[in-house]
Amino acid sequence: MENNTSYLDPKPLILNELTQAKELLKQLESQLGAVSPAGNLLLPKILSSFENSLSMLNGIMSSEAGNKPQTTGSTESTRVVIGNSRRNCGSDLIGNPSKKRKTVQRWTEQVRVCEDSGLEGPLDDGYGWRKYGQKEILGASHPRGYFRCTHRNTQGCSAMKQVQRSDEDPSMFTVTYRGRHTCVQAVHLLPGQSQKRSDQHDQKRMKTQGTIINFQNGCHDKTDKFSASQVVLDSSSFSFPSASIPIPSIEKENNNNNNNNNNNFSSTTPDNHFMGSSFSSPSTSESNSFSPYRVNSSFGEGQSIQQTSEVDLGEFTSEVDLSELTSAFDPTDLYLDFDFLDSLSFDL
DNA sequence: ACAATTTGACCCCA
DNA sequence: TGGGGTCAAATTGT
Repeated sequence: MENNTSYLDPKPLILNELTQAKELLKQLESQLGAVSPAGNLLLPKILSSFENSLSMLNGIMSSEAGNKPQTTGSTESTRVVIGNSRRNCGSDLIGNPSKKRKTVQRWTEQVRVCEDSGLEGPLDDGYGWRKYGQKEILGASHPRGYFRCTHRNTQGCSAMKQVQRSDEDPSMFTVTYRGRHTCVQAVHLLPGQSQKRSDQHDQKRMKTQGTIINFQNGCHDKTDKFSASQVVLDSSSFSFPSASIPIPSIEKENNNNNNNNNNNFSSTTPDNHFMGSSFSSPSTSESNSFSPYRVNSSFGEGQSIQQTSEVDLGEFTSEVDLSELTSAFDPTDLYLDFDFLDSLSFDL
């Protein structure tokens, strides 16, 4: 928190630049969009990305002004980060009869899903998840779902995730990942490779409109986080079942960095999962009040993802705007996005 | 029949 | 002590 604004705060400048870029895009849209189908398709997405990034930046700035913790400008995200503040001092839960919580890497994503798009849940991360619990959370109008890797028993994979629908924006889901995948399915996920894990996956495809990733640093001290570098990405694609958005490529890159306590994240920082070029939803499904887990077919408009992760001291947040989705997508978009991300990384 | 989900109870910890 | 996380039996789905 305090480590990001010790000198000149670049946020106002960033805000200004984003606003300017947004306006220019609007102009471009009006001129190019009229004659180019591609323009009609891409420009709204790009615009949406700018809007999202502006919104996030505003949220960050306002929250800083208010001296309250926040991660992405979303009201939901403030709860997200709570994460490892509590306990996590115990032994490994996996393989240990003790019910003490384990100290695991943890990061959160916020996923926006357009209700009328037919989607019921956040992005699929290509992993198989099995729901093991659901609980009403105090102060939240929607229950939180608890998932663990399908291969927990067979391969001892300790990856878990929690999914909760946002109170204020029902189309937004907060997904918190805990632990990394050690199962074969994770190993087989190649960088940038679309996860064709299952037949169901093929039907769960979507096109993202834009991606905004917020790389934030944090300290164990809850009051000492949110120095961050924010990256704005262009589009990427998803297909998802349950809420999870790992990025296989990143995951592999960081597999050997379990104890990575870097405070400055790059695009490859989030240790374990992070957005892949596409997501497919596994078997998880949510019941009644909150049905984010079972996702079918393609995405509709207005989907976005915000991600916040904590890796020991670090915290990572990103947002992916999935609005204006169309039936097809080009996986290469994602790579462009991340290259873009690398080049745009800056501290907030 | 097997796998996945639901859901109430239990446990841990701030 | 109570909220959050997990367990596990019952239920539901394939």
